[in-house]
Amino acid sequence: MESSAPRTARARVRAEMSAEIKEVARRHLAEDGAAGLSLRAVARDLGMVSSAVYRYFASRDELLTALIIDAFDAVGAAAEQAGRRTAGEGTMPRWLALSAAVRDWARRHPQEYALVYGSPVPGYQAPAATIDPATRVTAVFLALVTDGVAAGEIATGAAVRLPRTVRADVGFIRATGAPGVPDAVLVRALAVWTQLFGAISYELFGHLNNVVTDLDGLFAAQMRQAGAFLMAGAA
Amino acid sequence: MESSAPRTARARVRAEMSAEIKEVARRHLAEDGAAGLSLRAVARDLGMVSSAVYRYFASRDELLTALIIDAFDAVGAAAEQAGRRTAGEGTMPRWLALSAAVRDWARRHPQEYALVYGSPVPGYQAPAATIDPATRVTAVFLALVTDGVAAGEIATGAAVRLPRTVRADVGFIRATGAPGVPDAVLVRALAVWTQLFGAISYELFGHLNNVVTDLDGLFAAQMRQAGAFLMAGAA
DNA sequence: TGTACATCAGTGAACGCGCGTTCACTGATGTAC
DNA sequence: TGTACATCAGTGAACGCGCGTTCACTGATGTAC
Repeated sequence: MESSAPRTARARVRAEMSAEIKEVARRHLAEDGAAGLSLRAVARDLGMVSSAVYRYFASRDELLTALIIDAFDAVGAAAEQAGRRTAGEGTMPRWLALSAAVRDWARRHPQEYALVYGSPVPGYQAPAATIDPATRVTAVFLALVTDGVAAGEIATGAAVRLPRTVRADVGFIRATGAPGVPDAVLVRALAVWTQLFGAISYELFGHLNNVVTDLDGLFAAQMRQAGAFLMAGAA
Repeated sequence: MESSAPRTARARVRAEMSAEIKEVARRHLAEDGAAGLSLRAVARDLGMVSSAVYRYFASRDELLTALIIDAFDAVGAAAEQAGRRTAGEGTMPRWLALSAAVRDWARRHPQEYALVYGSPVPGYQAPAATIDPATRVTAVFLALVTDGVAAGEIATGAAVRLPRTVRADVGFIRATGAPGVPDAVLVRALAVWTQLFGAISYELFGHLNNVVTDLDGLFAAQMRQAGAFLMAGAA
């Protein structure tokens, strides 16, 4: 994070230009995907010469990184907003709001979703700076689960039999953002979470074409079911 | 599908050459991804001139299509083999074998998995010829569900409340490969199915790095849970 | 408030590269009689 | 079994293209005194 309020006029213009480059790059992403993202094409669209872009991003990969961070931040913000909107409510409405927010964002920005949750860009190594923004969405989910357990809304259910290694992994997740949530609930939570992204990817990447017509309805039904499963270990 | 046994020697050599091109292309895929797949690079690796490849594939996209079909066929074959191996058994062992087979294949061929279940290749429109091979995996799953219901192993559970449009979609799925399976079970089945691909993608695309260490153990636990949910509407 | 210097944004040309695809061709392999 | 012709695989050169990145430069904007 840089200081949010640029002092000088030059710095302000610079920030605006940076944003504009990313904006155009996002449009290109939407048409040609990450692998087809080209600094030259972006520069062309902005009416500048390609080398000028290097004043703002040191390389193509750095621009890509900026887009990835922005994408994670955007889903994260959407999730957090849904979280705030349903702050006082129960586990189910909170979960439905969160899952819908993630899906809506994904549908509105399919290539950005693909960028962060689809196949990795070949030859690109995500730097450490992308980790923090990536955890924002997950944090909203874990908070919801934690609250649900604390409020007694989420039933623990029968204890699950897990290998020691898996118990350790689950313990790590509990330690990072889900205090007091028992193993059984966390395993269900993980299932529900991967189901969410599985459902979105399945829909967005075209595997439901010619099979399902009411995508909204099916998604809603799936998420209601998933919420019930999360809460009670049953649907 | 072409005739499986090439008559003439020329046809045999041609088929071998075709296979060799795809083999090399698959290797390139594994390194550079679909967007980086280049006819020239493949030709170079085979010691031939780039234009010679056009004797076998009319364009880069046609080669990509062949790879996609092969990939779908490969997961399909792996799934069918798991299905045959567990043919007489119950729903749970069949499901565990199927899900493990799909995951194993995906881990052994990550770029091919990405090619068919990851982000779509920008600018590439999958032709109709890819649809049939794509349904093979799903067919194995639906057979398992159908058998489980017929054998009384899968409980229907409480009837679900679904919009008419979703009921129609579910009815279409039932008609194509799951005769006699009630709505409630089919909706659970869809959830379990998307969870499978969500879990594989999450793992393969790196979202569990630095979070989960025992990927095998977690996957197995998740799939046991998913199987129980499929069978009883609970875990 | 005015001047001298430093910083920075953007230019334009160039580097070396790889790509998909076409085309006229050579020579080997198959087919028909 | 042998010859004449058709088919086909692979060659090599060329087309036009776009890419990332570097570099010496011009001119405008900021900063220090």
